[in-house]
Amino acid sequence: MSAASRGRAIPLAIVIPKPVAPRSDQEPSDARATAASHLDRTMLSANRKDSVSLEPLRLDGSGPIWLQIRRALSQPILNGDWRPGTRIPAEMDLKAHFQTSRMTVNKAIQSLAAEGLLQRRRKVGTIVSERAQERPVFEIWNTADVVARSGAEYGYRLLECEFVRDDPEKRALLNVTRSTQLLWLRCVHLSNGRPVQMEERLVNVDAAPGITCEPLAQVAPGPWLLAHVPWTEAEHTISACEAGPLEAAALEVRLGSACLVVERRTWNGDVPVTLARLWHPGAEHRLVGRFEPQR
Amino acid sequence: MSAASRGRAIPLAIVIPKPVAPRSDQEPSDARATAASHLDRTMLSANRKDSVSLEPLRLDGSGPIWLQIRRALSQPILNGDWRPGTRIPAEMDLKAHFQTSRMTVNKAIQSLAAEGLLQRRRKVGTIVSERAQERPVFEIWNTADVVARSGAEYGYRLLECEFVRDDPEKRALLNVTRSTQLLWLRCVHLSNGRPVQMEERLVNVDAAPGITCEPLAQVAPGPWLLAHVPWTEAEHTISACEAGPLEAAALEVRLGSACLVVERRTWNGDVPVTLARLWHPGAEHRLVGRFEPQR
DNA sequence: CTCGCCATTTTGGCTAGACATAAGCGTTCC
DNA sequence: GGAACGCTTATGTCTAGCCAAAATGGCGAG
Repeated sequence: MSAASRGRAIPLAIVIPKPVAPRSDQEPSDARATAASHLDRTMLSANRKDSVSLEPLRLDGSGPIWLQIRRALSQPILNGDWRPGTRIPAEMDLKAHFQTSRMTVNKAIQSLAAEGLLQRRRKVGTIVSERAQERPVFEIWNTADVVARSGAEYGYRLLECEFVRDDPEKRALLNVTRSTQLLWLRCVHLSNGRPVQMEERLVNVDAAPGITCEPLAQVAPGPWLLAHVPWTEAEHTISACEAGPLEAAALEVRLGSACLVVERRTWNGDVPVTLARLWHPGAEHRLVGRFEPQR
Repeated sequence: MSAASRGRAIPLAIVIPKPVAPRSDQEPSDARATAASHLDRTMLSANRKDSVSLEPLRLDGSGPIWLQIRRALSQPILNGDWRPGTRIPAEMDLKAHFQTSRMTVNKAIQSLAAEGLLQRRRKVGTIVSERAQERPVFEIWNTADVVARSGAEYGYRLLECEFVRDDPEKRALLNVTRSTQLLWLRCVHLSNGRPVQMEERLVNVDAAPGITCEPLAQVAPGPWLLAHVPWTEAEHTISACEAGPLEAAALEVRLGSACLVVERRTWNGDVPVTLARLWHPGAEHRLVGRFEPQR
């Protein structure tokens, strides 16, 4: 994961319909189980013996110490080494391990807790929260990851890709005034072969030098951009639209059926980088977010 | 605003179509103006003389000092006394004013900055960010507020309201197993007389004692519940659905047209409080969120 | 007049403590 | 056996300072 791909808390996760073979040991049809806090609460006492070793935790030496600690802790959480319910080392242990002060460790942990990756309770400790992995806290929603997490096989197909220069309408969409070159493309993302997302995208070639249609035949534009282009700001807009002919064909849905459309604009400083319009078959796909009151 | 209505960062704001008479002095049709940072950046130097008085800032004596400071600061921001671009007092001034340490002030300001209400820059200071007011950071989205902020006149109409007891389907929706009494209702929210949201709601009467249909004829269920019932957890689900006969009639849209549906579940501890399904005319209404990478 | 440098201001980060609070857990005393 | 008590532990909050980094604004040299 590149540094540029880390983003601040988005308490919204896209949920994709269950794959053919769901994960085994799970209570079925308990609607309340979709909410985190109760499970976590019981887990706090149940699993408190699950501790982890401090050994592999290393600072990477770049940036403030508290952000380094934050990364060191978030890594095993996000890649699944620390299962939900796992108790992480106590502040005092981390302080000793990293040779820093407790306040610095505290800041790192608090920030992760604020984003919902961790849950803290006095005397008990800090545990990895349920669905910590489901939260795309650090990444800009990456469809491949979302599909993979749902247990399905990810697929990708580039439908159209071309450079455009003299298209005032598209330039206006990205709000680039000078006649900069733009890349325009359409692609679909598949889950077990079924289309789950159609992506229309406009890329400012000036901001993303080196982009061409060739690599995009293999790798989706999202990951490519994340790996090659830094960003400082993003904006998401969610709306409901009816599927036109193009969308209906790509998503294999009925013409005019309701679609959930996420529009994502990204900037690097003041220069627009890309505009992506992501179409999802309406009722099946949902965006879910959880939160608590500020005490 | 009751204490129970404060929620943690939801970087998503619902945007309602512009009212008939938009606010006066505003550049029209500048697409880039929909993104915050550029404007704020120029504003940082332009308006830095705009300082505010420390005088009215008071601690309310309840809870940790940093949360008291947080409230003291967020109040004038959210109610509009401090316009976007306003420079708030420096940490050292606040420290002196509140007779506390700089770290405590810092924690309060940092938490507000993390949620996007404030923007900080070294040497320059801390300013109220553009669209700080548009962000429903503290409140559960309250339609009346959203409409009012857009400059339109808010209206409300209760369509249906009744107590239900023996309806397994509705009980399953709220996931209440025992035969607790439920209140079921439908209502519409209007902006300048035009429907902007149809609300279907199920309330657990055990969790919201005293609720009846009478007050709800005047005051919308959202505000009523916020004022009378505490909550500890909420979940939002967003999807796109086609308008059925009921929705089409209430929203005055064509049958089958795409609607943006926000489903909100609320719990108080482990007991489900309410389930609201909020229908918006699809393409006009959007949910917008902005964020930055974690450095 | 312009350029570059430096002082000042404000936030960013960090430290090493302190006491408070919640909660688990064991002990003691009925 | 069970209730009450208190010890221990981990986090929550707070303090009073330190130096660093960024950016502004002014000053002085060319």
